[in-house]
Order: sequence, then C-alpha cells, then structure tokens
Amino acid sequence: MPRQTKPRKISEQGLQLVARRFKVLSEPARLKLLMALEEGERHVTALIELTGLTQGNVSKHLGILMGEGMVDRRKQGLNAFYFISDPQIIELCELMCSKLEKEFTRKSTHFR
Amino acid sequence: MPRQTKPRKISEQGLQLVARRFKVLSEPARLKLLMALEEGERHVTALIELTGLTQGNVSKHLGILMGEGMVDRRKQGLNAFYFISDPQIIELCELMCSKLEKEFTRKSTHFR
DNA sequence: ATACTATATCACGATATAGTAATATAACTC
DNA sequence: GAGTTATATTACTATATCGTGATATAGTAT
Repeated sequence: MPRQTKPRKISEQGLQLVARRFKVLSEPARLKLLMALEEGERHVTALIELTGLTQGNVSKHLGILMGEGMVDRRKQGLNAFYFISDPQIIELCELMCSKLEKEFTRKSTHFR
Repeated sequence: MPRQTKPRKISEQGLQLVARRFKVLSEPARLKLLMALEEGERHVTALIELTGLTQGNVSKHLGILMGEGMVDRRKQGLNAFYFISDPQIIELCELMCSKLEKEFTRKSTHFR
C-alpha cells in the first residue's frame, strides 16, 4: 500500500522540537497529571490526591507541562488551578492509547 | 467547548506502556531514522549516510525502534533492510509536526 | 582458509532527568 | 505582625540513556 501523504521535510531544529514534545509525554507521572486534568481544571492538592505523587513532584511536572504549553494555570487565592491548554495533546495520547489497545487485542487473538 | 470523547481509564501499567512508546519517539536520532524510512526500506549503510549518525549509533537506535515494534528488518546477504512496520507511528509524528507548525504559525501572527 | 564488508553488540564516560527532602514564597486568617 | 496553608523552588542522590570506540559476528569472495 502506497503512502497517502508526502514525507515532510524537517530541519534538525524542527526534529528537536518534535522530540522534546514527545519527551514531555514520555513520563508516566506527566501522563497521569494530564489524565487527571482531562475532565476539567484541578488545583494542586487535588492532583496530589488523584495521582498519588508527592507535592514537590507534582509541582515540578506541572512546571514542565506548562513550559511546553500543554497546560496553563489560574491562580485563585492560595490555590493554583491547572487546566489543559492544548486539547490536541489529549488527542495524541488517545491515539497512542487506542493504537496500543488495538495492537494488544490483535496479538491476544493469536492465542485463541 | 465540551469534550467529545470520554476520559479513558488506564492502569499504572498501561500508562507505563504509553510512556515508553512516547519515549521512543522523543529522540531526534530515532525520528531522523523514521523519517529516512518513510519513503521505503533502507539498508543500514544508507541510513548512516542519510542521517549522519555513526554506525554503532544507528544500529543501536534501530534496535530500540525494532524492540518497540515500530520498524522491522529483512536480511539479505550482508545487508539488513529496515522498514517501518507500524505506519500509524508516522501518523503520530505527522500529527505532532502539524500541531507544532500550526502553533508557531499562529504565534508568529502576533508580531505582524 | 583468509580477507573483506555490513551489521550488531559491548563497555564506558558523560549527561540528563526523576524523585525526595528541605526550604522559600505568597496569600489568607486572626 | 504571627501563624497557617498551598504551591514553588532548590539541592541532592540515584538511575537511565546517549554517543563513542572497540570488538564480535555473519555473510561473501577469492
């Protein structure tokens, strides 16, 4: 089957940007946080409970996610409410998940 | 705007699998290799030239890509021809690229 | 068998990143 | 202001992974 889309020409720098984005998604802790934010904004303490991560760790990873523009924050009093600022990120994760699901389902049929 | 898809429930193990897949894509060297394979199979020496990576390094990264089932190999005499075994991987990269492209294009308009 | 080529693997040093514990900051309450 | 709570930041250790150089393996040719 031939390809539908033409190969894209990407510079070294472009590749590094792409790699960095993927790297942000390559950490279970950050994926956990993104999933916890899927249903709407959450403040840090809630995220600590939802994810089981420690406070400092949550803060750090949220910082990384924010640095890449995947989440943003709204401060209100003592609380910081985080939310997903780039819904396409969730799509990417969804795609990867359904990919894996299909893959394993397919493989499992080899044993029936 | 409300979400179209329901949040997915993923176990700790599932998250780790997803993270691992993303991690494979989080390396410029491996992205370079995948891009070089986009137009069809290539043998290792060709990949060395196309990517500018060293031989050992190419072999190592191809091994990692193969370990995750993203590429596969066909041996023919002295040569090893690698090819993309999971076209969806390319889709994922495409998605990330076009995402970044749009994002930067949009940002650039803020300065006109 | 020897020599040669293509690829894979190994051992290593250097770097990056995760997690933790401790501390700093900032907003609120009294 | 003193005390308290929520979050951010810092310093540190441990681990993982990259790239490299050297070596091993396997196919080919003479």
